[in-house]
Amino acid sequence: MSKMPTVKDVAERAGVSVGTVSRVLAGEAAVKPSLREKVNEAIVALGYRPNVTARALRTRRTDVIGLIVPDITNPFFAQLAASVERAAQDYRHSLMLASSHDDREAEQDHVVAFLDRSVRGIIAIASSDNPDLQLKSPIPIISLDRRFGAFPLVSTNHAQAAALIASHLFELGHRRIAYVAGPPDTEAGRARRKGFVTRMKQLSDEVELEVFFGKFDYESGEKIARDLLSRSPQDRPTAIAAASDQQAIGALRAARDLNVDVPRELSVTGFDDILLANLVVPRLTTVRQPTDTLARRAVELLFSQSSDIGDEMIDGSLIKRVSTGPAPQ
Amino acid sequence: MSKMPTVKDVAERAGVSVGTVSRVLAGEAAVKPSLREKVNEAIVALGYRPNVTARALRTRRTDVIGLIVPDITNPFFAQLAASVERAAQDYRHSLMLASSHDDREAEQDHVVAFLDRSVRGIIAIASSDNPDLQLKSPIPIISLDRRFGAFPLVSTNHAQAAALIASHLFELGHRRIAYVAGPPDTEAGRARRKGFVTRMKQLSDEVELEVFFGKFDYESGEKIARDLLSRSPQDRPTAIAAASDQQAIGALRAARDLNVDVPRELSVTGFDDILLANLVVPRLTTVRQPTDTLARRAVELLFSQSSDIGDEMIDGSLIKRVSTGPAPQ
DNA sequence: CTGAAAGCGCTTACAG
DNA sequence: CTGAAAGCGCTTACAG
Repeated sequence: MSKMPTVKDVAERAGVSVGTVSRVLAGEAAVKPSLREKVNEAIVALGYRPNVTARALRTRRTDVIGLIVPDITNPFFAQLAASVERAAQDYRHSLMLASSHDDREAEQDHVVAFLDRSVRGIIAIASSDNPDLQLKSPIPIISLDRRFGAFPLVSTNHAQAAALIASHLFELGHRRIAYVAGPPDTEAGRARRKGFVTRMKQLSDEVELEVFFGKFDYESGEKIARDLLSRSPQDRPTAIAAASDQQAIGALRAARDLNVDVPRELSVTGFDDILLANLVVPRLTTVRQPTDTLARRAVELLFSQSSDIGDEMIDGSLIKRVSTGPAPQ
Repeated sequence: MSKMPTVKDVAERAGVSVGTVSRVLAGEAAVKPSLREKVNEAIVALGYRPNVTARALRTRRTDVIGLIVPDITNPFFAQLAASVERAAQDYRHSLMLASSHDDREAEQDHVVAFLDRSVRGIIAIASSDNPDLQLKSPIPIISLDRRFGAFPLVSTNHAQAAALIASHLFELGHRRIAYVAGPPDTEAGRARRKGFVTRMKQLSDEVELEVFFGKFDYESGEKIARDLLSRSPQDRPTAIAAASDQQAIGALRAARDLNVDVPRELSVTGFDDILLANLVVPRLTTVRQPTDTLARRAVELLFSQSSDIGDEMIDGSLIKRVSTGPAPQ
């Protein structure tokens, strides 16, 4: 393979200095049009492509964004990652992806690795709260969905969204309800639970509300629902509200296995609106997180020069499907 | 922020030349132990971390691998991506992720972008066949799961795996079978169909086998199954074998909507064994693709110096669950 | 507006 | 085994 052409080759061919080549590359106005044209011709003639590594060494920045997710296999994070990649593209940036596998140490190692590679900014979906995290970073770091360290967070308004579900269930007449919460060591888990419980209490103090804690995954939902549904019919809840679609889908499976009809005998709700929510049987009533908006905002903040970036919350919206119905008598 | 220390700072503090620092960094044996020690002390004292960009500029290689997927939101690709990331980690490499959204042009743009960033190697899951793709690359490119251009492919032995399903269905007594194929413009789609059909013909020429073509997604499976199941019971197949789990899950949903009992009235099989396959109702009989092995092999090949890299196929394995049963009378 | 030159932080022949 | 020096391909003050 013949060597790639450099600014020097372009300069020679165009009969200008490398400085001038660099200036037209940068799109600087201050270049005489005739020279600019010659340079551009030389660029296409040679098939010149800037060496981004050399550029990065000089400018100390690259056109890549680092994204840390707990687990790309989780459909919600996959959706978020897809949205972040699209948003990054809009800024002509590439995406570096790292999975923490819910391991804090791995999370921090990935930050360091990203810093070493001088990424332009880091977006992190944290595995769990870690307010003590002390991390000096020369580049912006934004938390997405779940707060990383003490960095500014872009997320759905979890409390508001969870309250939507509470109202929906209440209106359907449910008065014996189980809430399957997310891990209490995540802000998202706490905010959703609080939003749900608060709204429910507000609506009436007659509601029997039980709260159970699990992880955000299928298994937690299935297990908790299984326990609940093996109670005698008059003792069990008429609705299970879960803190994630995955938990809700687990609950649906448990109901199926135990021959509990959804939604006739039991209503089930999720949170996230992953693709799957609309595919399971019965289709899941849930709350939609605006992943595209969240992702776009996160990368916008990365590029905003502003020094006082605060948290941003975006409202979720109720998606009524068929896993919820009137409370049984 | 105080400036990051460089080799020069380390050299000064250790009382050696930068060349020597670089040599101990490279782990070269040819450094006097006493000096090596001094250098190492200086490194920790200063908290020195090599500038990977400068290193990349000199050596023309980075420690990142580029991965191109059609859509990270597809659970099978997400699993594959997770496996690739893990394998890359084992080689201390980071992962750059790009989605092609089934767009060939985007696919090629991503390759170019990766090349610009001098990644160490590229792993590509192609959106569709493109044997005419002419692409000069100074770095290794490996196709994973679906062939990209004419680059060597690491994949499951699609034909063998599909034959496993054919045998399973035949043994259960099914003689009226519909095969929902993947896109004929993908090697994977063709190989699976061929493997299935060939084995079935081999088993008996009494089997009524209909083949339908779709995409690999939920919608295709649902639509095709819906058409099939709206026929009169004696005209419809007793088994639907799909070329992907997503298609099969779509088929399951159609069966549910049309009140066709699986597996009593209809057997359904998938392909991939995504996490979801074990979560749907009823749990899906499918064939497992060894994603970890596939991914590991692909990155191994990236690092293998060998110049004659050929295709590699890895066998799949039948996972019997409850979406298949004896053919109805 | 443009050129000549320094310098980003490394690695690696080249001498010795 | 080690040091001095060149050079990877850019960008950007500095002069003019």
